[in-house]
Amino acid sequence: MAQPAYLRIADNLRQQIVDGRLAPGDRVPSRHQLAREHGVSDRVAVEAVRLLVSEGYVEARSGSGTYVRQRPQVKRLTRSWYRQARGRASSPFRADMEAQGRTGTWRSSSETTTAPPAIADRLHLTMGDPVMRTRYIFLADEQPVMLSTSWEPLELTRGTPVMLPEEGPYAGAGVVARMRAIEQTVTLASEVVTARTILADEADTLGEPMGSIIMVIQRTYSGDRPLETADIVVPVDRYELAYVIPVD
Amino acid sequence: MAQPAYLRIADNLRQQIVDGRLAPGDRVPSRHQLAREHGVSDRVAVEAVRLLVSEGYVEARSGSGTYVRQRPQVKRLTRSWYRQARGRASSPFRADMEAQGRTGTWRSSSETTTAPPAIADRLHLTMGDPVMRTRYIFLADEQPVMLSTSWEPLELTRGTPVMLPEEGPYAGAGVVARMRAIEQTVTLASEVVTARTILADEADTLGEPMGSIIMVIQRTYSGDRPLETADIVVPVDRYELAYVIPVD
DNA sequence: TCGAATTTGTGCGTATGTATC
DNA sequence: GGATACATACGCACAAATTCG
Repeated sequence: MAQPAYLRIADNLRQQIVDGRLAPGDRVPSRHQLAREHGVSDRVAVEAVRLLVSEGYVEARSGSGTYVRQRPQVKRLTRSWYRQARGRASSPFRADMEAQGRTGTWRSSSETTTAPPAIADRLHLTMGDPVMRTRYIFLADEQPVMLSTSWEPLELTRGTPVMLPEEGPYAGAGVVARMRAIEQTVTLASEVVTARTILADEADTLGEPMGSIIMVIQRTYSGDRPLETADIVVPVDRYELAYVIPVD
Repeated sequence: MAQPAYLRIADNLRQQIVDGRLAPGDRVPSRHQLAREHGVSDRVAVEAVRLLVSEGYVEARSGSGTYVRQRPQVKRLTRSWYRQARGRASSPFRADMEAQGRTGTWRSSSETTTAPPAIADRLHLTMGDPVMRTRYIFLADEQPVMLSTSWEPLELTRGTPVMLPEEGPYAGAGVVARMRAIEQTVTLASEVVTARTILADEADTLGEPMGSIIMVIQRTYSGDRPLETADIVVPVDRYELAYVIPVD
């Protein structure tokens, strides 16, 4: 037997998916059907389908069936700053979405808390210092596509109109504009990029399957000192990150 | 049974690994032992260990046993350009390694070929145009840590001393210096970052386990036109990418 | 050098649990 | 509530790699 049975079945299905005989959203034949069609046991069909799940071709919904995933087109997120003259767009995210002909919006909630060690380090604070933490869910055409958690030192913003990032006169204006409003000039954004598998709650809010890969951007805005830092969660099947670096 | 048995066993082992009761290099109990200890079947222990392997906690050596992996410390790759005055270091990679107190070297091999569609697009060529393709294996202290495949348009370099990137007077000098030698000025580096799971041959040369995650940097050096493009493969358990972006 | 024991990898037939429709 | 589908578990078998006497 040159090919194991479960690989043969997987190849068969993969072929049907890539050449369109099985379209996104279609239900893949159930294990019983697959097993009978190929004259093998249930267990072999399980392994075949498991392989396709791990490859991201299909998504298994318990009790319902296994469905062909539609791979969203990968869009580009421009991470450089002197990019577009931002025009009407009041935020980097909205500008990126406008460039793609989509409407970018977000939901957020803020609360005061204390800085965990990693965040204290990034903001040049001491662990336990008070910070404003804001969680964002970014939506493109109403669909959640990106997550972010932002931290700002309360010693900077307490008592000012920009203390709550998404309320008051500067709501939705972006970090740079808000900081300028309290006489802090942002001169630098540092972005540290890593990647990992998605967490359960992230998968849940983003509608991504478990096991999918996300990139994490640790972004820090600085002037004379770090002013804000954020962890931005970006699913790789939705976005790629574009950086432009001047040479010399 | 709230938790499936294989998850319970995996959690148990993972806990022992993170709190040090199982140290890097230690052998994890064999699946027979695990099955007996937890009162489950052989097959369940297999699934538990398979999960830990896919998470990168352990490494299974067929015929020998399953061992706790030591996670290399994550190092930072500085992707900005006006970073360090590069000093003696003749290349970005070597400079990064020197900054970490390690010696950076590489192996490479070049060959002429024709541009596949994606590469032609990045170099503003037509599919099938002749290009010089060079594959690199980057070593830190003799250990393979990074891969790269570079493409250059042969219409630019053919007949010049820099046609072969790693031979002749400009061997190892880096793309910017080599292009300057043929009167081409690099003014911009564009880097598009994505991530995916590692491929079998990549895992093999990098000594990474299958299933681990890598970032891919599609880097293009441009002047008046695209001069060189490369796919750089970076394992996330070894490196994070740092970009610095001027604001305003 | 050889072979036996151990260990992981893989394949598969079957049974039961549980979510969905 | 019943039928269907996926998830998990058990038991068995054998191949390949490794270890060690």
